[in-house]
This record gives sequence, structure tokens and C-alpha cells, in this order.
Amino acid sequence: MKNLIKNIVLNAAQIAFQKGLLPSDIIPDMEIEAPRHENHGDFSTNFAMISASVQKMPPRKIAEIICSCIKDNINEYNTNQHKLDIIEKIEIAGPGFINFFLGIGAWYPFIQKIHEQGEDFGKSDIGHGKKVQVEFVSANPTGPLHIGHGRGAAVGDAVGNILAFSGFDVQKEYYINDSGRQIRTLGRSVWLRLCQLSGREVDFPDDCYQGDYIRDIATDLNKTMGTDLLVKPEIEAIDICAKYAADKILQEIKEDLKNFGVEFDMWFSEQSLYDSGKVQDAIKEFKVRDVIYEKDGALWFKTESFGDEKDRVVVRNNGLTTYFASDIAYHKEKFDRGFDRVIDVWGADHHGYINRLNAAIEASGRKREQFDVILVQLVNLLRGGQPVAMSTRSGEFVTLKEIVDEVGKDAARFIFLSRSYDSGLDFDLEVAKQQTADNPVYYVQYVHARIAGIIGKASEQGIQLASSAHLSSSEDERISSCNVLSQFDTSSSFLNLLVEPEEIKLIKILASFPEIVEKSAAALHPHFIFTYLMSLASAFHGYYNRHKVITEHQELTLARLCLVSSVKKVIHNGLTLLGVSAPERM
RNA sequence: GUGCUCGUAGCCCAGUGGAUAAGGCGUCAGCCUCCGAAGCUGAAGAUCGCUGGUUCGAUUCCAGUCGGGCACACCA
Repeated sequence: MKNLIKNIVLNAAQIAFQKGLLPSDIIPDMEIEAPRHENHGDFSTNFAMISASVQKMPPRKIAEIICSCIKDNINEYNTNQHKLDIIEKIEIAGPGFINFFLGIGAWYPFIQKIHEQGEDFGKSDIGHGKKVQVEFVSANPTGPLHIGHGRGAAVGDAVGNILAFSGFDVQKEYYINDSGRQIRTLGRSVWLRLCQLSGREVDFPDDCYQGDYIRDIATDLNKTMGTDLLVKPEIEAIDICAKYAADKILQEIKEDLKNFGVEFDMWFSEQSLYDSGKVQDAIKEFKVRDVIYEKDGALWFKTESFGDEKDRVVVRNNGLTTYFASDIAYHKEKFDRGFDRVIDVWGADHHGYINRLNAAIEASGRKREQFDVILVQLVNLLRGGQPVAMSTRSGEFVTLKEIVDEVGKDAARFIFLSRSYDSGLDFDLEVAKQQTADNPVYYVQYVHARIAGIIGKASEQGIQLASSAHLSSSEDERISSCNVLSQFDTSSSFLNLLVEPEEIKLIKILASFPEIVEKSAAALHPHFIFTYLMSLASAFHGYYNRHKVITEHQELTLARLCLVSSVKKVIHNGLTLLGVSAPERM
């Protein structure tokens, strides 16, 4: 629809130039937008205002010329199968806006489109099949996932879904930090607990992992191979403990994510980068590119010349590589695997690493635009308005699993995606659990279930979705009103019976879904979908309370069933992008 | 101290250059003999932190300033 308006304006500008009404044929990049206020029309363009300087004319004058050219040709646009005007009125307003008022006939085709496209409505190809990798969560396998990981998981997963829906070839990946000191610390923590279990007197230092899950793992290990382990040399025993524990914790992380509705295409091990020599290869490559130098017995990467505040060490003077070294190798590896674009989702506390990683991307010969970091701000966990005390050091924290168990996957994900990840988020367990208006997930899911109820009721009354639904045995297909549409759209234009303001408003919102998805994909902001779903839900509830879908008048009933089942489909599509289910019953 | 980020109604928050700043909570007043009240309608509530700049136009971009959060290792 926006494109149509744009073409109309472009066309008019052409004609105006040819007729000599406008001195220049330069067309600046105009915007077509849906104005906030209804009395400013359905679409509006700033064409006249941004053209003022090139045309050397006042904006309102340009707007008048464009409008008269459009009006001369208006009949070209006003033909469709509903025999209703598409362009009803054009106005000049304010400083030079050209406002388009569409006739209701312009909107009915969207209902048909939604029914034809179903789960594909909203899809686009703006990604042109580009390969994109979204890496998220990537928590160390040294302890269970907590609420912050949950937000990152919800954001990363939704961004991946939205990009895939927009024509990108998306891979979701989890980077496993299974190398380095924290894994050794994990091994030591388990081993010390194991020693305690066998009755040895040992100190349990502060820098070890304190959580109860360490004891549980030690207990397991004690049962299976406790005595064998205790006679081994300490270093070897710690190594075994580390492997066992990391593996076990990773399995639990996978399980928790699965229960949270997140599935990764790839689990990538940091250790594998060392094993395959890729970390050393990357360092060699950087030496060849002359972006690495030696100082004080360490190797430094010249990140400062790529915009970082200072250079960074990649190999320490004790010969060990830093975490940054494997990160360089990992990101080089990502692009070597053929991704055109790489997106990392990080906790906001890591923002200090963006510059140095950007440096690594550029030094590897990639463009900075190919790499995005999504910084997800922290989550404050509350219960009934009171902060829940959490301390990693003491090992006392609420895990993602506990949250999902308590409030459910849908409520948790929806709340995580309800705000921009740029802002901190208060997550109140009591609110998330309540089935009240405070809890937005029910507000939206309720629409879906309510419509399912209406369609079921209509079906019971024999209003027909059922008779035309041929022989389908599945309930979903039986209640689908696609069949109704195909039965009617060739005959009378029964959708014309949808004339209530609330109905037109609903269709307009439905029609804007593809644009919202596109914006959401371009900005990498899933909460646009959230906001959209809330406004669609609100419009539906308002409509529902004012008008009956099932009426005495059969064609009107069918038209309304088509409308509400369109709403149901779009709600479903939006919720699916966010990883939230759309229940038939609640 | 340096860097990043956020300041919008009593509280939470949307709005990535446009016209009269959108919702929700809370408060007040209403709506179920009727397709699901997990819903709806109405009222009150905002100098968009402050000061400048860029422009036809700034909540939005830039600079400065104040306030909150975070980060500033040869740790991961």
C-alpha cells in the first residue's frame, strides 16, 4: 500500500516536471508514513517539504502542484474488484504534508491476502537469502542459566525468527566457553567438594563456585567413580572433574533452553578452536597483516588504530593466550563459514568489548557493517515489588529453570520481549504468574483463544465454515475460513459488509503487520512485534465488546468471521515470531 | 577520571527528523438475561532532565551539563 502511494507521488512529480510546473526532476528520498492522527489521513508524505530546496519553491506550492497532477489521473488508481474507490481524498495540511485518505475498498484485499498466505503473511524477502548468524546466550558451562541469560535467549531467538521470516538464511548458535581458567576453577570446585564428601578436611576457597549444584555433581561423581578419583594425582583428578562437570552442566543448559522454547542450530566449542589450531592461525594471520607487535614479552593487537582506546594483549608473557585471542579466532571462523552478517547478543556489562571486537573484524578484512552487537540490559528480579536477593558469589540465585517452572515459558518470554533491550527490565514473579490484566501475555493470547471460541461456536450453529469446509477432518482446517472466502470472493463482494469503524480500523492494523515485521528486522528490535500485538489485541477486544460476530444475517456473519479469523492468524504469526504459543483454549 | 548507555504523567514504558507525545499500572465513574469479564467504555494526570546548536520542522541528530546503570586486566 505504501508503495502504491509512493508511485502515485513519483508519477505526479514526473508529470509536473514534464508540464513545466516543477523546475527540477530531482526526487529526494521521501517518506510515506501512516500519521498518528486519523484526521491526517491513512498515509502522508513529506515530499513537498523535502523538495522545497531543490525546487526552490515553498512546500505548500509544491504540494498543490502534486495534488492537482494526482487528481487529474485519479481514475487510474480507483479500480478494483470491490468497485470502491481506493483514493478517496487528498489534502494538503500543516507545513506541506500531502495526506491521502483511502476508501474502505482499499482495505478488503488484505483480508483475502491474509487468508491466502496464512502463516506466511508478514514474510518478506528483504534479506535476499543472505546468511546471518545470531549468536546468543553463550553462558559458561560453570553453572545454571539465570534470568539474565533468559532475556538474552528470548531476544536472540526472536531476532533470529524475525530475520528468518524476513528472508535471511539464519543460523542460531551457542558458543561454549569450555576452555580456560573458569573451567579449571569448576573442576577444582567439584574436586574439593568430592574431597569433603570423602571426609577430608579441606578449605573451600571464595574464588570457587559456591552453588549447591557443585555438591550435587560431586555426589554423583562420588557414587560412580569416587574412590578411583581420590587416588589419582590431584591435577589429573581435577581435570576429570572439570570435564565431567562442564559436560553435565551443559546438558542441563541445553535442557533448560529447550524448555524455554529455544533450539540452537549449532553448539560451538571454544576448545575446538585451540584443538584445530585456529587460534594460532588467527594470530599468525594478524602478524602477516602487521597488526600484532611484541612488547614486554607479550603479543599485542593494535586495536587502537581501529578505534579502540588502547591496544590489547592476545598472548601473555607467560605464553598463554587471552580470551580475546580465541574470540578473534572465533569471529574470523564465523565469516570463514560463509556468513555475510554476524550478530552477537551480549549482556550490557560486556559493552566495553565492542570496540576491540570491531577491530578484530576489520583487521580480518571484513566490514564493520557485517557485524552487530545487541546489548541486552540487565533484569531486576522482583517478587511482589520487592527485589529478590541474588549473589553469584554465594551461589544464591534464581535460575531460569525455576522461573520457567513458576511462571511458564510464554509469560516469561513475552515479558522479556515487552521492552526494548536498551532499557533495564523489572521482572516481577508475582505479576508474571498472575492471570490478570497486569500480565500482557494473557491479553494477547486471550484474543486468539476468544476467536477460536467464536469460530467454534459458529461452527456448532452450522454457520458455515463447516459446510464449505469439505471433507477435512482436522479441526484447524474445518474452522479455517479460507473455504468461505474462496466460495464468496468470486460472487458478491460480501466483505463490503464490513463497514463499522472498528472493523476498518482492525483491517488497517492487520494490513500493517508486514511493515512492522520489516521494521523490526531492520532495527533488530523484537519488541516492535510486542507493541504491535498489544495494539492489535486492544483493537480486537474493543471491536468484540461493541459488535457481535455471529448475527442473524448470514453474509455479514461470514464477513465478520473472515475478519476475526484474519486477526487470529496475524496474532498467531506475531506470537510465533516471539516464541510464544497461541492457544485455542486457555 | 575515561568510555558506553538510559532520563518521557505518582509508577512502568512506546515513539530511530514531522502535524494535537501512544499505551499500561495506580486513582475515580460505568458495562455481563447477550459469541470467553484473562474483556470493554469514560474521566483526571507530561514545561519529553537542563542549556545551546543543526533545519522549513527536534522527544528523536550534534555539543555541553546534571542524574541513574554499566564497563574500564598480560581475568574469563
